[in-house]
Amino acid sequence: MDGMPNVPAASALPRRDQIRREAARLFAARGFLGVGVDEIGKAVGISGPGLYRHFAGKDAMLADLLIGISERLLEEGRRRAGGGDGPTATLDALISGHVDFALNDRDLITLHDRELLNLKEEDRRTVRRLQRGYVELWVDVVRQAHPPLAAPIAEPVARAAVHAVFGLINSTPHSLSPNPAQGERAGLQRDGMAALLHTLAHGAFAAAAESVAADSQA
Amino acid sequence: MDGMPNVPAASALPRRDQIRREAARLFAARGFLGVGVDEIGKAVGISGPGLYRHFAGKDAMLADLLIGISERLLEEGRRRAGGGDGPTATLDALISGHVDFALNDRDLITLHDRELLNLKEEDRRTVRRLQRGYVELWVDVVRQAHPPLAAPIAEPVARAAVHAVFGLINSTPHSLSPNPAQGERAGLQRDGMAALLHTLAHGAFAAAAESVAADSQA
DNA sequence: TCCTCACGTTAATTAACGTTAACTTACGCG
DNA sequence: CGCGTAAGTTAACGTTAATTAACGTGAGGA
Repeated sequence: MDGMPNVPAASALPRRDQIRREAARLFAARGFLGVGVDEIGKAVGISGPGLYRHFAGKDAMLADLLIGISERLLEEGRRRAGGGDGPTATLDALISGHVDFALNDRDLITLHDRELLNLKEEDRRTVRRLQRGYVELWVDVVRQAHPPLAAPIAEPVARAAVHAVFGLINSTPHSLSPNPAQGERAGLQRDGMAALLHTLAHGAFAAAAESVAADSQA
Repeated sequence: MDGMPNVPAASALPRRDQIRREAARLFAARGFLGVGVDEIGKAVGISGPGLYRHFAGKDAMLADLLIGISERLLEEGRRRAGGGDGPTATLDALISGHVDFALNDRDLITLHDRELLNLKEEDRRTVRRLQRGYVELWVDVVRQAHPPLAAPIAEPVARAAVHAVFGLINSTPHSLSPNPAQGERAGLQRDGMAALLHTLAHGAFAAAAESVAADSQA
């Protein structure tokens, strides 16, 4: 055993990845419980129970998607936080990274905070642990970049602000036009939206810091 | 007919309202499709099909909740927008109103942008029409309060910023501790959270306006 | 050549769920 | 008193959905 002659590792992933992509799209469009396995199968060209050769079940597909996005967010966040630049540049990098996720993996970002309920207890704990680590990363960087938030008293404020900014950035699925194929009608183009989200996030953090600074003067 | 002798109007509503509240709680906790009618029935002390004396079906309950919250948001928004104060004060009032909704009717705010899919076409159109009106209201006020956003070119920016700020404010369900019963552990208290969300929203809009103003200088 | 194993297929199983039917009970009112 | 109706109850129906069983096929490697 262990000769792995078959399945050249370049053909095992595609089908699994194809299922991942279509499942994410369908779950985001109609909800985990609103999509049947037959439908997912049809979207990838096989039918129904054939999916069970690639995933242990429907639950396992959702778990794979949510754990995957959570891991990638945390990993990329850590990579950007370790850049050695100043706190302001680091926060910029974190924001850009999260905005990229929100714009590139819209379906997954949607699922990420919408379908957590439908995970089995163990998987939910895993996702929450990853999310918690990601939030901690942000809280640390935000407090370094905005000194007034570094006060011990301001920790809950920084944490709540981080959650709120996630909500802000993750709102893109609701406001970005679904298919900017050819027209200029409706909404911003991708880069404009990225720049705007970046600006809004920064403005929100700055306002929180100012507000805390003003309070501590009183 | 028409004498309405029975059902003194003070006992017909409570049961219906009780169903509304419990259904909202359960739908928010486990999703519309994840909750069975028996469960809703048990939560209000009757069992299963008894609900059909008060609502035409499970769909009708969700529709009632979503249309209700959308109407109340729009109505209250219009009330606050018509206050006759300056644009800045009006925007403040809109923000405060939405923050109050997010903090007081957490379940409904959650459902509002999570369960739209599970409405029948007609109800979905109704909710979307109300939502659109609410967004328009905000966009107008934001552009008056922040002159750089009043430029025709900046309209999509203002609209996207409004959506993003909704995402920001509506993120509270994720970050507010579920039951601030007695302890001071974890998170901000209600008023602190309200003040913070207000500050963050304002900072985001201000940053958007500044950014647009700087762009038009170039 | 033949064995094996990855990858599918269709049919069967089982459970859950929304809804309807049939029947009961309490009560306001002519 | 006796009727009608609001508000429940339990049992039954029909559908749908996830999962499993049983079976087929085609490509490598010994």
